[in-house]
Amino acid sequence: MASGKTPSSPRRVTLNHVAERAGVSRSAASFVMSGRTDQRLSAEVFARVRAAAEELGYTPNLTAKTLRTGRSGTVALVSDFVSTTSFASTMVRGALEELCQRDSLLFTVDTHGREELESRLLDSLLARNIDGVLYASMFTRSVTVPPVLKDTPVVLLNCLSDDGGGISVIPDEISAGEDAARLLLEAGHVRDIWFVGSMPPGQVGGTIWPPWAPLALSERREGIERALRNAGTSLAGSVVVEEDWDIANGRAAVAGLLASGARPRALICVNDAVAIGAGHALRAAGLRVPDDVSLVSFDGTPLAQAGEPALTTIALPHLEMGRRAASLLSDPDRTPRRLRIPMPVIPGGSIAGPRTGP
Amino acid sequence: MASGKTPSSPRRVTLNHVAERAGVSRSAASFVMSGRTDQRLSAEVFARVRAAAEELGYTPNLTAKTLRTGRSGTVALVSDFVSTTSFASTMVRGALEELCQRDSLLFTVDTHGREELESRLLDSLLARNIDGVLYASMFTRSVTVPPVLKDTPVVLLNCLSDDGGGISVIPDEISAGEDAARLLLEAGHVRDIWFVGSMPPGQVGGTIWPPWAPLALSERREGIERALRNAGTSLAGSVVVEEDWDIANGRAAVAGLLASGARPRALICVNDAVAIGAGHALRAAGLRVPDDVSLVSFDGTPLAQAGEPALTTIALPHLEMGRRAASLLSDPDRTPRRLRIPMPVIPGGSIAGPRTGP
DNA sequence: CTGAAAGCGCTTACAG
DNA sequence: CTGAAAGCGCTTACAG
Repeated sequence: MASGKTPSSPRRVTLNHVAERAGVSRSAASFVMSGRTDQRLSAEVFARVRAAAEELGYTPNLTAKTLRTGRSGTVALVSDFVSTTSFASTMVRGALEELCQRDSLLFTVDTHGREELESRLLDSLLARNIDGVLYASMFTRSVTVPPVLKDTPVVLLNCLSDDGGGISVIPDEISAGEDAARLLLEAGHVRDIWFVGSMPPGQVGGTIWPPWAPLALSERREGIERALRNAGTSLAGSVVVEEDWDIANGRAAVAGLLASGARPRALICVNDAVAIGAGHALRAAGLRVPDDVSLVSFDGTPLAQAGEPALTTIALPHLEMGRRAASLLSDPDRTPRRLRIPMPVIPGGSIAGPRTGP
Repeated sequence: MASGKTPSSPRRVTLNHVAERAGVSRSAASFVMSGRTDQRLSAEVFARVRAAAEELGYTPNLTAKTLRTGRSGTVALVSDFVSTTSFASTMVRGALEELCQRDSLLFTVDTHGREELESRLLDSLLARNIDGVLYASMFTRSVTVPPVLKDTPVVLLNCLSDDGGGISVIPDEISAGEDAARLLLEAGHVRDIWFVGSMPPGQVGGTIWPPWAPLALSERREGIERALRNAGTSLAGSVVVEEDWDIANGRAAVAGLLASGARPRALICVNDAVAIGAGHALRAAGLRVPDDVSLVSFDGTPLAQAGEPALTTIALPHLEMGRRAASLLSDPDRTPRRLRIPMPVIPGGSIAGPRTGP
């Protein structure tokens, strides 16, 4: 009662208040606040409006602006599991960095690969006038972009559209495969090089979502085989990893290989977890890394540092992918294309030359 | 020209269209669409409006609704690094699961601990009428909630407000510390139990953001020391880990301990990475885990599985924390309180009884 | 150079 | 039970 003028829920200050205070029309205030110089407003009006806005602590209501203009300054990352899984969350960081510079905000939703959920979330997002969609997948694969997005700018992040269209940002897995093979070749390996990570017969994906075939597998192998062929050699063989590419299954796969009597000199593992498991199996068999067997893997996860020695691994360029995808979202050029982002080699201590002798 | 009626940018269908088609007023259509039964509309009107909406494929414009009602059905996760760092991203998953059930969408922003960036992002979020904020930190610590949020529902996720107020959801680190000690006590350990992970003198945080003191360190130690005291014993000592709690520094710390002549029977490591490094140092010294030295750690990250044997670790309950925080955001009861979420033990093979003999 | 007016698509008292 | 009207806070032709 005493202090009087402080309402319990203080009305937000609007453009009306600013115009009133500055003694100009609402239009003039609007032009100043949105920085439009094409209206030939006097410098003095500019200054007055700016000052009034400052004094009143004006912040424009973006909901109103969105309703009027149809643009919200927001973007959605729609993915299967990206935003909530540690594996690929660095892509979110890249996207966020880029969007922050563009003053755009990011919605994140995970659909868990469920169509009805995806459809509901997309409706909800579209009803909020999002300006674009980053359609992402946790691992590189082919996807179907929902038709409801046909009038919205979309960039595919870590996936390819099954209709061959769209703008995609994916890792350059083929070159990564070549690099893996080249690292071994340069160390002097020619024979007894095995690949660890084939799918069991009849299986295309892992247990999380069996029908999703990872592009990484086919393309990494393609690169590996090409590089070996160019060097006049080839893989000694390929080891199946059951179920998922995790430590336990990697260990079992390599234990099986060794039990079969094979004597590998180098293993190219489909990912870091399998390579860690491979390391365990080798040690259990009395073999040392890299003296007896060299190891190289893919993904560049923190697991690679847990190996002893640290694994030489070829990293998924998640940060750069996220950045590029977000930046392409605001590119006016919408012609379908695929950007392959290079995968950097992260050197470890798991590669040495082949032992001479038996 | 032939097909005629398909405009290139098809106007979204609005409530007006629905009302017109159903032959009712806009109000009636609105009441039906928002499911308000308190207007005693006839069942027939309900059916007609529903049918019209269905036929036209009506989806309400939520921007308009937000402008009118002031509620947007969106929430923001504002954190230092949570949404883009693999370590704590599971909290996002928990929040998302809960929000999805409430038909709420999530904005994620990372402030990198920079105040001016946080302030800009918060303004941008508030200008979009977000309904609430999950104010989160990557690791458990004390924070200052920005005053600009005073009129917005806030839940602190993995942090505590330095003014003692607010609603917080944090891991129960003290009990976790007790559990770690108890696991060793139950295995028969009484003496030569060391803690690995103290801060160097004069340092309160890691290198990412030095002034941020992790609550985990003080509370885990508190729990450990209490449990040991209750069992009539105490730590043999505490080992400083330089810089960050990573594998390399953990290895160096334990190598130093062994070089000093200490003969630990059990190590309680401040996190999994340090424990992995500890394992390397032990092996290098010819000591076996768990036969010669038992290991227990905290966090429950995938790294724990990379150990050989797998580490027994006490996990951060990130998923549950995210869920609870999101659920508290819509709780009308805003009285300040702290929820301590239990940290589950993830059994590994790194604990055994103390060796008898010297 | 400025100002009155329409309209983005909703919700919600209010009068009938 | 229904309908005409106001208004949320902006932007933007358009007339002066």
